Amino acid sequence: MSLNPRQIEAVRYLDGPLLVLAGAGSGKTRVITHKIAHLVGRGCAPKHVAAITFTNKAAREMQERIGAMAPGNRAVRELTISTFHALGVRILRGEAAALGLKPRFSILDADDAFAILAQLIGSVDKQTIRRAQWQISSWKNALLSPEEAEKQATDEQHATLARAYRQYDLTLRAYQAVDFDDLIGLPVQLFSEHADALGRWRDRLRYFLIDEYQDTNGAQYRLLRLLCGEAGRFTAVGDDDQAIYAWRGANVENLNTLQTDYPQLKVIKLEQNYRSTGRILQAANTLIANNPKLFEKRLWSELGAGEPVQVTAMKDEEHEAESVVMRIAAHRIQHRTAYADYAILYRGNHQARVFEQYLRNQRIPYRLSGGQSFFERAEIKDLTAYLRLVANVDDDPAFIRAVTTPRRGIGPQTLEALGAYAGERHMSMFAAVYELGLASRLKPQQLGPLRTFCDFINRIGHRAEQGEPARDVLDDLLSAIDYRSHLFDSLDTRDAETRWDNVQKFTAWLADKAEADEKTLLELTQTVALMNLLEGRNDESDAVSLSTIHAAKGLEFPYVFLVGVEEDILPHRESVEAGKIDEERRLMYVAVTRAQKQLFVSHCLKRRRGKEWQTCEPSRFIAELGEEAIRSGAKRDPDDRSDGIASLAALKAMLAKPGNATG
DNA sequence: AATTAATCTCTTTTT
DNA sequence: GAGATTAATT
Repeated sequence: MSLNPRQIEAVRYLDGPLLVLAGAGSGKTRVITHKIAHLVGRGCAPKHVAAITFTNKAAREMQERIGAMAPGNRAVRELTISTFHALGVRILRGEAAALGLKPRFSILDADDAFAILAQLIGSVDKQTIRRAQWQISSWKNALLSPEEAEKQATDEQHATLARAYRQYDLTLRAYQAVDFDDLIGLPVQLFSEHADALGRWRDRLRYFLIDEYQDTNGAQYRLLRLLCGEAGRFTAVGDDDQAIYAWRGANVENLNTLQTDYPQLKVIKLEQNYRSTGRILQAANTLIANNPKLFEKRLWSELGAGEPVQVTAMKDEEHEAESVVMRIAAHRIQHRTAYADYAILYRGNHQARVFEQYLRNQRIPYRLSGGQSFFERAEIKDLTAYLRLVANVDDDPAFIRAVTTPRRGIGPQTLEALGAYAGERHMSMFAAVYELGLASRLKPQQLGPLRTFCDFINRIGHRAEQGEPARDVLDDLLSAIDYRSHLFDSLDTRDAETRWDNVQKFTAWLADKAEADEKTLLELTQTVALMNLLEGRNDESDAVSLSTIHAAKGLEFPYVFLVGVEEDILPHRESVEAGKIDEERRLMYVAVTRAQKQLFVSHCLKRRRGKEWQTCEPSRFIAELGEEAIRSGAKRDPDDRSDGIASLAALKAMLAKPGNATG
C-alpha cells in the first residue's frame, strides 16, 4: 500500500522537529517505518537512527516491519529500535561508573521494590506500601530527588514518605540495583551532570522517532530533550485523543510542551483512517468532540458507511455474556468469519470472568489479554534471582531468594544474623559471608551452608565470565541446585510439571537469545528484567480476544463487542469522583476505534453486587456516540437476547448442528 | 483467642 | 479467581 500525501510529507520532513498527530488507524507505524527507510536512504547511517517505543511488543513489531521492507539487509540490525527502558539500560551500562554504579547493576522489578519498601517502612499494610511505592515512582517520574521531595513536603505524612524515598534509594544503591524509574531518571541525571557522556550519545544517536508520544512522562520527555538537542532531531508520533495512561504518570501536556520548547516545531495531522467504516468513525468523532481539544482533528474514511453501531440493553451480566457469546457464534457461521475476528472489550479485568464462563460452555476458543506475565511466575523469578546474583553479588534481594530456594538449611535466623552483620558494616550479604567476624555471630552449621552456597555462585559466575555457552552454564546451575526435585517435592505432579516446563522454556529461550544476540549469559541477565517472553508467543490459533480496553490499544478487530458500558464502570466511579472524565472518554474512544467493520455496545440494567441487585445506568458515553450512527436495541423486550437472530431457540438449534462449535 | 470457613469485592499496567 | 474481610467454629 502506498502512502497518502500527508504521510509522505511526514516521512520526508527533515528540516526540524516534527510532531505527527496520528489519529486512530491512520497508519502511524507505517510513517515511522518508512521514515526510518527514508533516513537511511538519505545517507544517515543506521546506527545513528533510534526508534523508541513503550512496549517490547511494539519494538518487536517495528523491527519486523522494517526487516520486511528491506529483506536480507544486515544494516537493519544496527538500528536502535528499543523501549525507553531498554535504551536507559544501554546508556547506564556504558556510563555506570560516572554514577557510582557498577556496570553489572541489577534491575529490580515492582515486587522487589515493594518488599524493600515494606521492610523500610516496617508496615504490614499493603495499601500503605503501595501508596508509598506509587508516590516514590511519581517523584522519580517528575525527576525530584529525595532531598527535593523532602523540602517540598507540606505535611508530616509527605515528609515521612520523602524520608522513606531517601532510605529506599540508599538501599537500592547499596544493592547496586536500580528500579524501572531509575532506568530513565539516572540517564537524565547522568546527561545533566556529564556533558561528555551526553556528547557521546548525541553523536551516536542522531535522529529519534518516538512512538505513542502522548504516553511519555516527565522524565522520558527530559531524556528525549537532552538527547535530541536544541536542533530537535526527532519525529514524535502521537494522538492526544488516545492518551489513557495519565494514571501512571504519562503527561499529555508533553504535546503542548513540545510546541513551547521547540517553536520551530512542525505539526502534521493524519486524519484519514484506514481501519474503520464510516459510522464507527462518526460515533468516535461525535464522542471525542465532548473533550477539550489540544489539536483539532477529525477522522474520515473511504471504507463506506458500514453497519450502524448496535447498542443493546441487557438484563444483567449473565444475559450480557450469554447474548454476546451467542451472537459471536451465530455471526461467525452466518458470515463465515473466524473466531479471531471478534474481540470482547471491557473496562476492568474482573469483567472477563462471566464471558470466559460462557465461552467455555460453548467450546469457543478464546485468548485472554494480560494475565500475569511469564516473568512474574515464581519459578522464573527463582531462576532469575540466581542469574541476577551471579551477575551482581551485591543484589541482596536476589541473594535472599536464591539462598532460600530450594531450601538448603538456611532459614530466617541465619539470614537475620547475616543481614544485621552486613548492615552494620555497609556491605552486601554475599560479601559478609566471607567476613571473619561473622563466625562469632553464627554457629558453624549455619555458616557452612552459606559458604558452600556463595562458593557455588562464584564458580558459576567464573564460568559465565569465561564465556562458556549459556546453555551449559544454565543446565549445570539447574542440576546443581536440583530445581526439578524442588518443584516436584513442594507441589503436586501436575503443577510441578507445568512449572518445570516453564523453566525449560525459559532456559531454552535464554540460550537461544544468547546465541542470536551474541551475548554472554551475564549480559543477557542485565536485560532480562525488561523482557517478556510473550515475544515468541505468536498465537496463531483462531480464538476470540478478551481484553481490557487498555490492553487493546494499538490492536484492531473486524467485530468488537464493548461490554459493561455503564456509569460507574465506564466512566469508572473513582474517575468520576476525581473529575477525570476526559481520560475515561478517551478510553471509550480507544475502544470504539478498535472496530473495523462493526461495533456492538452493551450495558446491563442490573448487576449483582454481593447479595443485592443494583440497578445500573447506561453510560453517558452511549448518548455521546450520537444518534445517527446508532441502531438501538433498547426498544426490544429486554428478555429477548437474540438480537437480530430470529429467536434464541433457533440460534441454539443452529449451534447444535455438528461441526459448528469447535473447541 | 485463634484458626478456619464463608463471603464479598473488585480500575486501568508496562517497564 | 485472588485477596481481604468477616463470620463461624473450635
